[in-house]
Amino acid sequence: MPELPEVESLRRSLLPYILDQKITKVEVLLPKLVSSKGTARQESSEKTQEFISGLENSQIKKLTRRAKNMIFELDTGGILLVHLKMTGQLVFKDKNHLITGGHPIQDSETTLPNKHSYVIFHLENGTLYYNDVRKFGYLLYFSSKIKLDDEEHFGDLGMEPLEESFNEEEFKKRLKTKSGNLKKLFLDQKVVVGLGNIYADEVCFTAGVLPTRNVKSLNDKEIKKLFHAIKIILVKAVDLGGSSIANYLLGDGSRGNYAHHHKVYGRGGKPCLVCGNTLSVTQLAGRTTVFCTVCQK
DNA sequence: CTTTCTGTTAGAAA
DNA sequence: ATTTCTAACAGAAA
Repeated sequence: MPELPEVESLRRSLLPYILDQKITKVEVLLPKLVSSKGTARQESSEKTQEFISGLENSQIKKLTRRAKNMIFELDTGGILLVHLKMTGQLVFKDKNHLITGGHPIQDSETTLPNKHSYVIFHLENGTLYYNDVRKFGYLLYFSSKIKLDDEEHFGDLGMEPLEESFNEEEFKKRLKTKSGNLKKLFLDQKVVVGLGNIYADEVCFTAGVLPTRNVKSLNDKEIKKLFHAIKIILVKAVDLGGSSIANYLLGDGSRGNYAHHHKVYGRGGKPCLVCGNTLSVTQLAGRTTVFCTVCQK
């Protein structure tokens, strides 16, 4: 499910519960998820063994994020990389608490593991479940950070919008090297990371720029508005714990609330909340895209 | 019942 | 080189 705000919210919510915990045992119930990323994955017993033995008996020292990837850094120098893709979920359960994140499923608060729990990490004080209804996600083990860099896993990724280094000049510079429509630019992660279908549309609306616009046609004022919209929207979404649905919970038991702030996502055909004009729907870069032809130019 | 849609992205096809 | 399409899969909605 997650775009940057959801992954970041999940990271923050898990942090206090898993930091400094030792992984005592790892169960892999769907081996292809730990073998590689991409389509047509084959399960590999070698990879599975490497994954399990690499992680067992190590301690989680850091939990960080790059784009929509979650990165567990271990005391051994090893790295666990998790990408939730569409429906991945990391849920931590201990005797007293249950923290869920990612794409929620009906009974995740009461029953764990459930039929979609495919990788299970037993920690000293609880259990971390990786659930994934559509099985698109992946969990990869690297024996070192060097190894992770070598494989160029994050090769083409663009700027991190929540970092200090995300500045207007650099954003403009990178954007100017691109062509094609704005929606595509936001979805492909090469200039700026973290936007998905929801936030791409929300950013375009807030900036007052049509997602159909060719990047080449944007003037400096529009680029500035887009830059600020990205920052404002992502910061606010993280503040509110992300946009998920149903029983998405944060570490303190509160719920992600940004979905109530969506102006265009999921509202095609309904009146624009600002001007009342009927919101348009089209396909762009293969994804449903919603916008207001009055508020966006 | 069938068909369509869905928060992602790698890799193939064009 | 660059852009678009499809596959990976399951389930909810229409």
